[in-house]
Amino acid sequence: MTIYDIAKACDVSIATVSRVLNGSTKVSPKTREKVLSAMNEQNYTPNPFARGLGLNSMKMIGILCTDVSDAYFAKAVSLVERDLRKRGLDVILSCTGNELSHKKKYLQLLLSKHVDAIILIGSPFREEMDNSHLEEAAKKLPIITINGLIERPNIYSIICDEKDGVRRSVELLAKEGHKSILYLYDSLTYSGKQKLEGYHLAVETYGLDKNPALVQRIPRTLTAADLIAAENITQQLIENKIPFSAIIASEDLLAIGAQKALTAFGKNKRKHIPVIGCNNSVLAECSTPSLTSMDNRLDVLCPAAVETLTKILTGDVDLIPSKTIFPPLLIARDSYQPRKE
Amino acid sequence: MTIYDIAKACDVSIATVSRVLNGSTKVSPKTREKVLSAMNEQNYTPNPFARGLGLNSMKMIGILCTDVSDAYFAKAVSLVERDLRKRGLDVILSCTGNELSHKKKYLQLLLSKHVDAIILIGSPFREEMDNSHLEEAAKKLPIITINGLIERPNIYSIICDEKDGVRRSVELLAKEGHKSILYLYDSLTYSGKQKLEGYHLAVETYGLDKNPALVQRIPRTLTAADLIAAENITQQLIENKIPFSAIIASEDLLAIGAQKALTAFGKNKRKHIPVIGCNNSVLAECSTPSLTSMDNRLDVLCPAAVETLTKILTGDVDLIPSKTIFPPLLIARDSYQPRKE
DNA sequence: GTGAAAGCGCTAACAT
DNA sequence: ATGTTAGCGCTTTCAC
Repeated sequence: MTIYDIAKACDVSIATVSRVLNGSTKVSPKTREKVLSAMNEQNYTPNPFARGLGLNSMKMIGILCTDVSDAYFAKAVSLVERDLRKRGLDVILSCTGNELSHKKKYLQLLLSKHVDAIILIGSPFREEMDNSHLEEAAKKLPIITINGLIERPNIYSIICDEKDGVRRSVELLAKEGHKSILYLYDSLTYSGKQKLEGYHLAVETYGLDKNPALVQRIPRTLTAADLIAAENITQQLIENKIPFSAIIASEDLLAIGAQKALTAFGKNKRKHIPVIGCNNSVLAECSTPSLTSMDNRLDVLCPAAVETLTKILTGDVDLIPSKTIFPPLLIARDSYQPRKE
Repeated sequence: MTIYDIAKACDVSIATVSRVLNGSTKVSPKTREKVLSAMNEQNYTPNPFARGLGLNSMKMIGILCTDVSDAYFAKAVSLVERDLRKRGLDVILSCTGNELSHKKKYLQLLLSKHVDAIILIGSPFREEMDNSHLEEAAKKLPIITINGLIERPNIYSIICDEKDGVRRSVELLAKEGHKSILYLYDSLTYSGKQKLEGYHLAVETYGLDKNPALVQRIPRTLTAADLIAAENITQQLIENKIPFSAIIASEDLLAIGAQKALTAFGKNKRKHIPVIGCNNSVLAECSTPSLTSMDNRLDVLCPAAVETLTKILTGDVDLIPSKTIFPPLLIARDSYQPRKE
């Protein structure tokens, strides 16, 4: 079933069929109708390869992310995919893992597939890392980053102001009298750095305890091992009598681990130690007590990313914001209820 | 940069270039070398559309799943994607949601994109549901289902024997003296039915309590709401004095909800009520106490699915098993430790 | 408004 | 072992 068959059936040329296929106005309503119904009857679908050859596009967007099995990335992929599909764009998914060489390789692969654009999910690309491959790629097609910032031509960043989010969380705690706040984090991606800076900023502003033991890094594996690691570290800090009266973690998983340590020590019974996570994943709900968490608004970032992408693909690139920033949202649950003002 | 440029640069014909591109043996090592290095220098990549046009394939596999934001599906997608990519196959991801009309539509979309095969993840397609669209699609390309069973030509199912898994879990509990075992489930997909049957089977075998209140269905939303629902139902059962001494749930999320209810009532303190979940997701680790869970071996099913797919795509279809079944694995954690024999 | 025809970059059958 | 050439199904000038 090709354009030729339809043309023959309608007694018109393939050019005309192609025109109705592409919604050209230069077709009489009558012919259009005839062709359309023929297509319907024979239930014809245009060959995407042939189309791609001519247009050099298959209406496909490449999604690059470190690992969809991570709840956070999975949610983002899900939201982005849904919105892209609404606009008739398909999604090629490519999970790179954490190795830079893989990231480069998969980026090349995506480029060689002639995708129309690339969406980078999460902030797998650390600032200190070599981003030249992205810069290079951006010369060929637009790149959108979701919650990662790369300021280069033809790269558009949709981000959540997590720095301010963490800063405000610490602020809330500080205003309630907490002086020593434990901060657990996993990685120094763009997002990770922002959060850490937010913590430091508030510590500075409110003159909080600067004991270096209060800032703990837990190597990220994106598995339950991170939880255990956070639990162990928190346990050690308690055993070593490092004083702290509240905990903030850059990831729900870490926060939950910390909370487990608290629970194990019965600390949570004697004196309530607030715990705040980030990402507001399902995990937050699963923890006991349920975890207060900073939502970084994937539900807003992802549609915004697709929106921006659509504008780029269809419209005037000069009118597109290169950076779009949304505020985070603190979702209060049992592990910490901000005192009402 | 086309095959013509390379041909010119090497002073050979495009056919020769095409041959080295496709690894034909009928090229002298010398010419091959010349062409290869020219490709490298000019850093040429073949146009996938032109290639697709000729071969009617772009080496792309469609993945159909209800929702990647669900941890279980996400893990499967992740595992499948990785293995497919290893073999040079790309992945078009398509999330359908739960509406049948969407499933049909997205399946058609995938077909119209001329993917080489389709992998169905999870068992979103209920048995009682109309599967004719899949049957129809299978006439055009091979379909692999992961943890879903459809017995039709050109549809290959890779499944985990969850029925036996649940049966054995109930058996373990029965042998330890439990008579009334609460079973929480969410959906009646293929997988859901299998588990439920496993429960009933063991109840029958061991003459356990058949009180219908012990089998509770919680409408599935795949969100934290399911957890709350499970918690509420368990709470009600306790309040209504429905006797049960152990809980099994078809999903970790539900098990965790149930466990929360137990914890809230302090039941877990007085008398330890074993809780067993299914899927062995990260959630299991996050719960307190950590959740014993039946792992349905995505880590094995997914590679097996890709393996089967590869065989189909390259080899003799007659030698491919239409059904491949793996045993599940009970991962013991704090919520239930099977008594050693 | 419509048709004829020239590509798009590649594969594969057929020659040599 | 290598070259020639006819498609693959569509888009897009360019005529009419």
